[in-house]
Amino acid sequence: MPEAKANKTATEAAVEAATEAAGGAADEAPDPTRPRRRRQARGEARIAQLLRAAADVFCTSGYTASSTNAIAREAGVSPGTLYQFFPNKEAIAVELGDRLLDRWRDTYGAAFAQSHTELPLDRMLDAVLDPLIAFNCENPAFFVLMHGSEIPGQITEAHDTLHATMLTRVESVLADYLPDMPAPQIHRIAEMAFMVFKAGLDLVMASEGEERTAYIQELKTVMFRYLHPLVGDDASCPAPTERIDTP
Amino acid sequence: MPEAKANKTATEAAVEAATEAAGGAADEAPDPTRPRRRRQARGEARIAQLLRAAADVFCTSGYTASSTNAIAREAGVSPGTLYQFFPNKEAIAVELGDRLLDRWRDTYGAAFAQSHTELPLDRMLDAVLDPLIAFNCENPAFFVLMHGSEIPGQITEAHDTLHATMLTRVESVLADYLPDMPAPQIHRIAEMAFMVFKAGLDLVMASEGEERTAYIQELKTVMFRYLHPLVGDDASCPAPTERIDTP
DNA sequence: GGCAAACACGAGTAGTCGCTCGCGTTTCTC
DNA sequence: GAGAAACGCGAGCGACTACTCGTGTTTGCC
Repeated sequence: MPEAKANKTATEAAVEAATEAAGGAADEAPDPTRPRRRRQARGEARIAQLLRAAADVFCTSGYTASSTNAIAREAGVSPGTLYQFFPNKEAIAVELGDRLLDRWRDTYGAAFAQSHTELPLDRMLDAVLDPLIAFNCENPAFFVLMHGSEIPGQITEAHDTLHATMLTRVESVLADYLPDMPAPQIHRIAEMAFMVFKAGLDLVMASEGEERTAYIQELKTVMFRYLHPLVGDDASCPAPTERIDTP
Repeated sequence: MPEAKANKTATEAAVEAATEAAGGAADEAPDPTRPRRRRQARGEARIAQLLRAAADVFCTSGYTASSTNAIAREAGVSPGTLYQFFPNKEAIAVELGDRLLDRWRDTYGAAFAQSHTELPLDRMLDAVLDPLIAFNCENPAFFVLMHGSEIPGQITEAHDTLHATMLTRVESVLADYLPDMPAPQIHRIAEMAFMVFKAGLDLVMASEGEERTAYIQELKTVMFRYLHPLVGDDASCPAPTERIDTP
């Protein structure tokens, strides 16, 4: 027990059970003293079902306002069944967050990998932003869990780590373009670009169809105009005026 | 009773009591059948005290996670005393929101009034944004109540109205500059500028001292670069490159 | 087939929250 | 000074929450 948390009885059990629920890589170091049986396929299906239900409920009500009973009801099972697979409410959010986070890391990893090749800024924004926007539109629960202010500590931690990782990535790209700029200012620019993206994403996710497309374009325009003066006046980058009129 | 809400018993009483708590303009149409006595100075002081406490607690915990008992404790009174002045928890947030909203309207009214004179864009941004930023820094509860996702219906309503009003204002300014641009696109630009401001404000409010100053500058830079291509290439507006290096 | 463990249920438990109520104190009005 | 109303208290109520437990069913393994 690395940390000494006094009174929370659930937390310890939560971690191992949630890890087990993940079912993935950490498979088994089968303790011979207790040769436990394997989770059945039915159980995995229930977990997926509960996680889908939780994503729905979290999206419509937020984390704190979502009751475990409501999640169970949405999944069509009893509260007892829910607690067969998750030790507590937080573990549900953590497991859901972890799974989404894994897929998110793949998404943005691929997006940023492309940007290494020296594309003009507008093409680079397309290459980077489009997959990230698509992911968030397909997984609205990700946005809720990552940017909600009412989220349990464990997810907040994971989000902070992720945020720092992505920020570092953006900072190093910026530092490539701007070797003379002091680090704190690069940090601020990266942070601001990030916040602007999130703000625009909010607008994108709140709209649909053609309007959504228009907001995506508008978000790219903001990012383009913000970053264009920073990445130099290469001929590879069109002048900002090209983006003024009808997109 | 203009609306017919069926089962919420508290709502009706809430409105009149909260209005009375406001104590302000709607003073009295003294029903002769029930010549009620006036609120004492002590009571007004308690209300202010409770509202200050509520602002504190809402800021640190958010609305839903703040218990009325916690607010009463923070104010140093008993729960019963709290309910002497507010019919329910929502009414506390509504009253607090209303008072902040009044002051906010003054603030942004004054800010936008100045902008009517045709300043260069960077000066106009200073004139408009500085007071708005200052207000939010001095009243963090305003940000929490207006942009929180877990807020009761009555405040959300008020916020939506405010949002629409400010948006219209921004749209009309933009329409002055861009008479040829279709209305839906002007709407999107205004909405995006608004969201960018909110995002930057988040960053500003999370920092302090010199860092805050730097983020304020960075926020203005984003807004400037976003809007500059839109307001024409007047000599009154400096080229965007002027803002690249050390601010 | 039989046994043990995973799965499933849902009424029930402890705790918290918004809010009330009875009663005592202070202040205003006459 | 007397009556009324505003003010103040805090134990406690009902509703709701996260979570449990005893019991019964399904499944995998020998």
